[in-house]
Amino acid sequence: MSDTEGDRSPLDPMSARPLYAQLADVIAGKIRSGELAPDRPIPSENHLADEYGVARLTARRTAQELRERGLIVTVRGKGSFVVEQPPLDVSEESEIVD
Amino acid sequence: MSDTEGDRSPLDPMSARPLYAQLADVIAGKIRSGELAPDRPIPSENHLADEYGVARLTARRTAQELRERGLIVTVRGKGSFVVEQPPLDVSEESEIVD
Amino acid sequence: MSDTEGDRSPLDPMSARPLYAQLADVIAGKIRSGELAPDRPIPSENHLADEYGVARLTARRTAQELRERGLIVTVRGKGSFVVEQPPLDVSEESEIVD
Amino acid sequence: MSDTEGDRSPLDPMSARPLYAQLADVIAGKIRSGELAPDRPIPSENHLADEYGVARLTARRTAQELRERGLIVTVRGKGSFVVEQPPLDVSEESEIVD
DNA sequence: GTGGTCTAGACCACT
DNA sequence: GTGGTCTAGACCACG
Repeated sequence: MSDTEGDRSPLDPMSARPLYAQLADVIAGKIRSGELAPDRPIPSENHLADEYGVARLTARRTAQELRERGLIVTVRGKGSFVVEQPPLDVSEESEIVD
Repeated sequence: MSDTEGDRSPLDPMSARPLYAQLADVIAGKIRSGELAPDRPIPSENHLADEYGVARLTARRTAQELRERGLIVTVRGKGSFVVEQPPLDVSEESEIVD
Repeated sequence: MSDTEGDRSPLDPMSARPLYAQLADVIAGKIRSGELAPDRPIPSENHLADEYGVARLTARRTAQELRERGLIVTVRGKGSFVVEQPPLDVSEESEIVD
Repeated sequence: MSDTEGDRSPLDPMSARPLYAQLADVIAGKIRSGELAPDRPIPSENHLADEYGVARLTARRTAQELRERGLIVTVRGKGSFVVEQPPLDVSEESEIVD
């Protein structure tokens, strides 16, 4: 293939799937592939918004989606971090924002 | 009814032409006359519905009609915008929301 | 006290408790008191926003809060409805938006 | 002051007067001169930080200073606004966010 | 006419 | 410099 093609966004605004869900899929893929490693932060909400050309609220909604999937935990003022292992049970967590 | 009352709406509910098409004609006229300029937003669906006394769904159908005529493009969460130059042919358009 | 005092909103924008949580408390009180009965709709998001002088997004966040507390269920295009009885278990629900 | 260099910032980091107070003085001057009119918003915290080359927190502290001087009121999610008439006494104010 | 998604940008709390 | 809350207002999907 060429290295000059202009296709650069995995998000399709015309899709029936909401942008936040599409973006959550992208990040989830990077988590499962190991590109985003356990205990390491995912890009900040502002960074995601800039990088993928969405509003900050959409990036925030993406983080909410990933929390609900159990893939990240979010710490106020610090960031959102990849969880160690996809949890089977959430009865141990504490102080996780929602 | 009388023929002297102050009703001055350009829309005729009794016409065989659908209301959405009549309203699309009105907006199209304002676009071609320059009253609605290229790259500028047309009134919102709610605004059109209020201003012309039609249902929201009719205003929505009007926007769809104008998109199909190639006169506007619609951006989710932003509004509908007058295209730069009224196209002569619509057989080439793609990726316009519908 | 007098019967002429002008205090009319139970919400305090200066409080450290978020507006959406304060509003959720107000609605929850009306549910528990029976003012909002089981299987009956709570006021729409737009109505809540108008009545309590908050943005629609804040009213939406209130509904999310009430869903998380298990006090309402939300149906797209219909509204949000008071649940029959505060559930002890949520393993039976289906098609509840979030 | 000197003479020919292009540095034209009204703030002096070497001064014993805190930066936030210096910046508050600058904004207060614009309010009293009418450059910032009553009921109109002052520049956002981000804007002030960029324009005067200070940290976001310094801009925030500036706004707090101006609130304490009774020159602005701050509305969450909207901005900070110049008050109608600069008060001569601040011993009566209440319910101003801080 | 409801709730759902989205844009844009503000201030707030915390690290 | 992060995430959290909030305002304002747009279009979308559904009943």
